[in-house]
Amino acid sequence: MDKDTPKTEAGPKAEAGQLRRFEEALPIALLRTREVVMAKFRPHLAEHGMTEQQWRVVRVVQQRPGIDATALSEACCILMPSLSRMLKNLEKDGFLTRTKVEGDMRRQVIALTQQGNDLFAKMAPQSEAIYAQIEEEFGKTEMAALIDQLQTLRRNLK
Amino acid sequence: MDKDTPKTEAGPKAEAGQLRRFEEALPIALLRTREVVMAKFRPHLAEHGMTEQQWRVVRVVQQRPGIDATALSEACCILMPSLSRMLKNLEKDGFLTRTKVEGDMRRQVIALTQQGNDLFAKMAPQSEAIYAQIEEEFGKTEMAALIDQLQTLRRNLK
DNA sequence: GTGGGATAGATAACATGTTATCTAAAAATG
DNA sequence: CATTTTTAGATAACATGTTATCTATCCCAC
Repeated sequence: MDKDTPKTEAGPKAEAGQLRRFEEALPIALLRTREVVMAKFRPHLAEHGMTEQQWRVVRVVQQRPGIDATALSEACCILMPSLSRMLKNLEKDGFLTRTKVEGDMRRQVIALTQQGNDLFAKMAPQSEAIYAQIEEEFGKTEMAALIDQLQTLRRNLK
Repeated sequence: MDKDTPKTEAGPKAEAGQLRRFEEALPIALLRTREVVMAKFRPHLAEHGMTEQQWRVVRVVQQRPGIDATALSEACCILMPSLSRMLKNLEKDGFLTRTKVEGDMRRQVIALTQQGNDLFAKMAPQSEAIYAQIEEEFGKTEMAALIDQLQTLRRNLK
């Protein structure tokens, strides 16, 4: 082992019999891409004291006020245990309300408060602007095609 | 029946001032797709008591024994604070070793133990099989194209 | 050499991810 | 109806994600 071997790894082609090169695997490609995209949004989110997941919840509730927790979980791609904690905190912080449903005492419906709507109104335009910039950098057509391919993959695997 | 989404033909811009339909946004598309893909691997991972992230680490260290923590972090897409904890546990459980580097006492190099290599040898074939099945279900060509597009997006945004 | 910055990694604190389990209420079944 | 099963949501326990900070070392200009 010579000292000071930089990151120069073995080379683009791995040994036979090994797993495909890690960087070429689909799961890591999805992860890395998401990371690069989200990095564009993070300063904006931090500026408003929102986590990425909290902003997802606010967006969906804004679009679908009265949604119940189960549907929200599915829509946001956040599992119920995480969502339960988040809703408790978002309610405590005054961004949304949870209301028991008459006729099914298990369910609760969720809606934004005035404060929640204000937050959305403040954040949404800038969020859109960032998204538009990403579209421009990557190409609107290519981006639409990519989203379409992702959806197709999901359909084929489900 | 599903809770369904409003089936208005209106499209993403049904209401002025709203964000694009949440389901059409790229970040959520990447998240959902990753979720569907990883679901295929989860039973296999659980069977061997590995988390998804632990398996990522084992794979990369197997491919690049002697890698240091910083490079491993970048290769696995796991931030250092998470990786520090994971390495401590993986070392405690006997899967890998951390060795101080002669000549730079800040760095440490990481390698699999016999137990770590055995684990890799046991898991790798099945992991490959699952990946091959996903490729078959989606189409090998389409999958390669998708990975390529993801990489292009990354390059364009970076 | 020495002080100041840069780098590798660890730790803290809090939020979320994941699996398993729990409770209560609704639905289905007999 | 009573029993069972299913469903909605909450909680527990542990792993990881994220940002900020800390320590120790290295590097470099002076």
